[in-house]
Amino acid sequence: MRKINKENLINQLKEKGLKITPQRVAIIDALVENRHAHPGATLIYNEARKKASRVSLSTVYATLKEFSESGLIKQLEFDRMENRYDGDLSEHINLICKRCGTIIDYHIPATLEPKDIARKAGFVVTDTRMEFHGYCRDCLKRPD
Amino acid sequence: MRKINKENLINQLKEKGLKITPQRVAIIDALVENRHAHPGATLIYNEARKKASRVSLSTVYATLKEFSESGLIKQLEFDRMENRYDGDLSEHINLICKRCGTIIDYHIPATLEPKDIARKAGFVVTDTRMEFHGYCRDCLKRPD
DNA sequence: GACGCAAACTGGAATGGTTCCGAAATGAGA
DNA sequence: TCTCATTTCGGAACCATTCCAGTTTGCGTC
Repeated sequence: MRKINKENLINQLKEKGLKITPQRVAIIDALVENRHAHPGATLIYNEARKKASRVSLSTVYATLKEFSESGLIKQLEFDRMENRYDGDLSEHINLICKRCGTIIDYHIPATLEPKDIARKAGFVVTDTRMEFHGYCRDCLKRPD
Repeated sequence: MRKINKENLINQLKEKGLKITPQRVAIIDALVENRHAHPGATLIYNEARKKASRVSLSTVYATLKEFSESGLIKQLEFDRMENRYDGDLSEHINLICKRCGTIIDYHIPATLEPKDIARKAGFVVTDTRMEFHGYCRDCLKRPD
């Protein structure tokens, strides 16, 4: 079970010693409710405001950054679009429509060629992106 | 052979009916010479200026956009870093250092687990990104 | 329940990469 | 050489995101 849900996220905050604030809860609600839409900061901001409590955009950004750095959610980065957030931490491919920006999660049956799967999903692939982020050998040696 | 080289790129421009201008040639030179560094727009701008001819930053952006939309090079998009450009169009993983921004190309021996390779390269993976970009079923139906 | 403090929040200003725009220059086919 | 669509220019505009200084607040402790 790696999809976000509310209690789970809140427990993780506690474990990490992060405070449970109404703003964070509102943001979590927005994330959980829009999990299939891979929401961006603006959508989350608007949703969180509806949930009553006062939230500022700065807080939304700070919180999403905090959450993704803590590994609670995953940040998807783009060029001309806002960043989007993904609560599904399992290994999967994001099929991203260049025209409408829709993001479809596609889980990989280990044996199949990802490109074939995409083709079967009726999605025309024009560009693939495989990136592993982390720390290179040199930076690991270097203090701080 | 899928790594960029100068004549090849120039031929592709001709084939696509794009004009060969001194600015474009200077940009191509910069791309070819820095192919291992996965240069960003600013680096390319500075290199291209050294190559004598007048070039503006707008032109660099327009040209890189043109090239990546035409599939001559690949645009790597980031959140807080400039976009970077990759002349290697073959399927490979980009190992991206979170601290210094270095990007290492890692070609995938089909049978191995990408994560293991990364580990063997002395690169600590904290985040994986697999994305296929293209057009979703709905957008394919829709005119324009 | 009250206290104290580090953590979190605010909103407005600043940042910085990228795009846009109207005008001027130019490559390349006729 | 002529012509015109394409390309370039530079400066302004854009916009997602970050920063900052001051204020508020969650929560462990008494």
